[in-house]
Amino acid sequence: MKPARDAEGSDLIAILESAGHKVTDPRRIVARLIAGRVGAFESADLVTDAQQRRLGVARATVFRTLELLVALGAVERLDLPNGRHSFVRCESSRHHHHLVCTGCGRSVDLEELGMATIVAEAERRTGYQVDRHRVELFGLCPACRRSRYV
Amino acid sequence: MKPARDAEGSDLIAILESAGHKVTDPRRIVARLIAGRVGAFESADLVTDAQQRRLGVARATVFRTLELLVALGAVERLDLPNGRHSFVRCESSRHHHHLVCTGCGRSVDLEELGMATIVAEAERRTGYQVDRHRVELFGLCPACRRSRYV
DNA sequence: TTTACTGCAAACATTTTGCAGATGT
DNA sequence: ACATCTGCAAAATGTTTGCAGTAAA
Repeated sequence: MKPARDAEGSDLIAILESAGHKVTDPRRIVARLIAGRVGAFESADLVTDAQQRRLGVARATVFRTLELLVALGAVERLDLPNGRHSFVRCESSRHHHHLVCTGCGRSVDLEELGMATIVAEAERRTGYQVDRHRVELFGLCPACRRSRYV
Repeated sequence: MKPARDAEGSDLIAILESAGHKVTDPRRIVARLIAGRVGAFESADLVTDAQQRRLGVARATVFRTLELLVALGAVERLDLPNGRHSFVRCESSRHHHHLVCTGCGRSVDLEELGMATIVAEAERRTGYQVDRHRVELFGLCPACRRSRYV
């Protein structure tokens, strides 16, 4: 069963906490900003969110918190087709990939896509030993398809 | 049959030329620098190559040439596991993916990996319409495996 | 001869860092 | 108390741009 959407970002905070990091107000704020975003976002989005809402969180803190969350696997850094990079909240901490809507940026996690077969085939063909892969899928989400968005 | 390695970069030049771009000395130099690289390289690599060898090619020209080659599909921009971006020469202009050695950076093109199945599965699960994907595989090439490199 | 290209330096965007002071545990 | 964290501003990166001159077609 899918957990209810956590608009407070308390799940992110829980992840930080259980990894032994301090729970501070700035981190709570950044977590809430991330939780309040739909889909993929850029670091600059969080920075301007914080500035516009006068939350008093410094740019450096946004970056530092993101870095931490990426290291903990709670957020993943990815690269959009337009060449910009962005971040997405990961619903799962297991290995997975993202499918990102090129219309609204909404992202879904995909687990167990069957990459093992593809990786094995790549190894067979090349003699390389593959130990890591990155898969990013892009397209329109159902809502954006309906509204013919983009 | 596989073409011999083109250390002059003349195949890149041919691509530029046939796309209607002018063939200039700076572009020839950049093409040669790319051809002289093994595997993935960063823009800064080419810039310092050019500077150290006193080739008189400006940083901007390196970037502009790379941009052009990426647009023509002769080079692809990709993102390494370490978070840096780099470029790789594409052997094929068809849709393909790269498998990059995390030891030496050497890269091979992989065509027809069977992503269609995975894409279809992702669409079925999510209702998204996938129209683009990015797959990057990382691991050790045979030579680096043998030398236990990295 | 016309348009595309180049070098240069400055501008720009993005991310990182050093450090003194604040804060969680 | 003590280590971690924060804001700030500066620095470091990485990439793009404006422009006057140059060269390819």
